[in-house]
Amino acid sequence: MTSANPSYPAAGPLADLWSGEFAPRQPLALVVLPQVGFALAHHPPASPPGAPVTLTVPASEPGEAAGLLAEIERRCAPRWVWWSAPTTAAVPLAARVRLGACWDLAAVHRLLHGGRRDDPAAVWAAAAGLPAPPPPPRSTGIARVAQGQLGLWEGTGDGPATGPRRISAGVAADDDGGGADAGGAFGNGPLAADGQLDAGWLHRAATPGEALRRATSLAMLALHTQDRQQAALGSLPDRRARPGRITLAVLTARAESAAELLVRELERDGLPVDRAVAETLLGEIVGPPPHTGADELAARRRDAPVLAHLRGPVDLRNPAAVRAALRTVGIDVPDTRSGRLEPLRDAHPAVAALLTWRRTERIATTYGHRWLDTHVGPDGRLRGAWHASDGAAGRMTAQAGLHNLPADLRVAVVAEPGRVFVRADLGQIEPRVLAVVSADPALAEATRADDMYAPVAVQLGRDRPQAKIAVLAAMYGQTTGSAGEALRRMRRAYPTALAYLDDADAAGRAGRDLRTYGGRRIRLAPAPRPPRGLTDPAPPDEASPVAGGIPETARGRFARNAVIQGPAAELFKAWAVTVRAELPALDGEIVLCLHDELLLQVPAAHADAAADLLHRSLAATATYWAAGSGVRFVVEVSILRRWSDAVH
DNA sequence: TTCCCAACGTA
DNA sequence: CGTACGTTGGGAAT
Repeated sequence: MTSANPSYPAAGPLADLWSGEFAPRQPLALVVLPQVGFALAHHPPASPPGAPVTLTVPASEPGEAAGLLAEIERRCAPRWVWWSAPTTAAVPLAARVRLGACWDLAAVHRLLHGGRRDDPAAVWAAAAGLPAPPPPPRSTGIARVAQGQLGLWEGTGDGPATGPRRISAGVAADDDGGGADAGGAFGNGPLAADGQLDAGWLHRAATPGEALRRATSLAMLALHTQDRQQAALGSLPDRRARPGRITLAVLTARAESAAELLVRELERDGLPVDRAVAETLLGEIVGPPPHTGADELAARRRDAPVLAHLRGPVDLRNPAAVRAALRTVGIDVPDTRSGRLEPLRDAHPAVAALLTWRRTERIATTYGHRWLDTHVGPDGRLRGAWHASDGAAGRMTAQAGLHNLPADLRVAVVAEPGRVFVRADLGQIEPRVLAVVSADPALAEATRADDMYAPVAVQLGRDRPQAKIAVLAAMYGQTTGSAGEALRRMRRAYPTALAYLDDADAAGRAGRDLRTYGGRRIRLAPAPRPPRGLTDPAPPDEASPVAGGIPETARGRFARNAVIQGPAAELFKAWAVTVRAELPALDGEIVLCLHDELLLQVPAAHADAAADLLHRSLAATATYWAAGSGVRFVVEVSILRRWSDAVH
């Protein structure tokens, strides 16, 4: 706790907050102005509708702000509502203050509406039923953050950064008074005449005090936006719905919001890597780290064994040149991929030499000494940027090689002294997810087995490998006809599951948008062009990833995959954030998320408790996520000193 | 400088 | 069987 003033909570503005009115997990909107303070808005159950209560809390030191937020977290346990985690949660994250439950308006907006854009103006417009506003101008660095996001205020107190600017019909009043508008009682300060959110309004405040007052308007607007998002999610179809049961889409929104916090923690804390082990390993594979230009040239001598088998100088890094060179020695291939060349390994010594060279070169260029220096900090943590929901299906993504680290390098991922890894891997998550989302009773029955391909094989009258291929062919759309008969039997044995997949396929071909089981919108229709501002050079490409020249069959496979991969990602994240919530009690942390695998680091003494937590969390998550489906999920948990000890 | 491709790593 | 994503070097387009 870094709060400088222990007497503060007893009096002052926050005293109202813990006077007994605040129910746990009640929404509490937060807008943070670093170096200034923060603004809060909440809606006491007793107060009349549309009359939120706001507070401003001055705190010039980030540590003081973080301490106060920690105190609110401890005493009120709210559901924090913010426009976006990267900006708003930066202060508590830097102070290692853990906030539990949140509602990330940007993340929920992407869930509800798809697409990539999630700046406050776009989020508000969608929640208010307004047309999408013109995209913020493209810029870079700090300017980009300040333009697109609320919660950063960089004013110095000696005047507005840009002069006060009237927008539209001059309704961007600086006070909180004003007439009715699309939003209701929160005042029209940040809203223009057309109801759109003016994202620059906060930053144009003349003084820190004025900025803090404006922040309360944005906190009220956040609260209102949350309300609308929750209503929209609550009205989505939910097969599990029962009176009094929260709909899955709302639960997904909560999990996706928490996942945004989780990835900020992953970025902050990184993955433990033993640098000495990594350097030794790299030395064996690619040689010593290059310190000089001469060393770089020496590295190119790795080419020699391959070139010895070919005529003349060949640029091995240029696939076209490699293909041409191979043709001169009698190897004629349409491309030079390893899968293509592997069968020809013995046809000419150049092929084997090339394949060996490729493997080494991959390590040297992508995961070599430079990668180590760039991404592993002095504290032995590998750090990269994360997205909590990315791409078509809303999977987590990570940079710096965190998601595509070659298996050979995993020996260098070593738990720190006194601590161990606890690794958990969801088994056969995709076919199990298919059983849930399609509500196929026969497939659900198969999930009762630890290895569900075994009962499927019995059902199909085929062996296990054939059964597995049939399931995968159904889920992802086969193009080569090797699974024909097995697939026909699959269709007869599991008609409900196959119909679900066929529907998705048809939607993909027709360009109809889909929703995942958890409510995420998958854009398949060509996006309408956003209104173009007069000065905007070109709007960023917001077209759906599968629009345009991609053939129908590919769009069908894409959609087929998205309705499985998407819900699998939603289940995974719901599980992960449940684990996260309980880990502080064990002094543990999540250090890696890998689509169906969680890697924890915990004190050795708590390893068994962490393993138990992973099992219990999955059971708890599946209970609501797969309610009524009869589908069983399985997780394999192991306790390890190094990641490579994992059984695969 | 920006964008696309080929190739290959992970799930 | 297929899908997803990140990273690299090379080359073409700008």
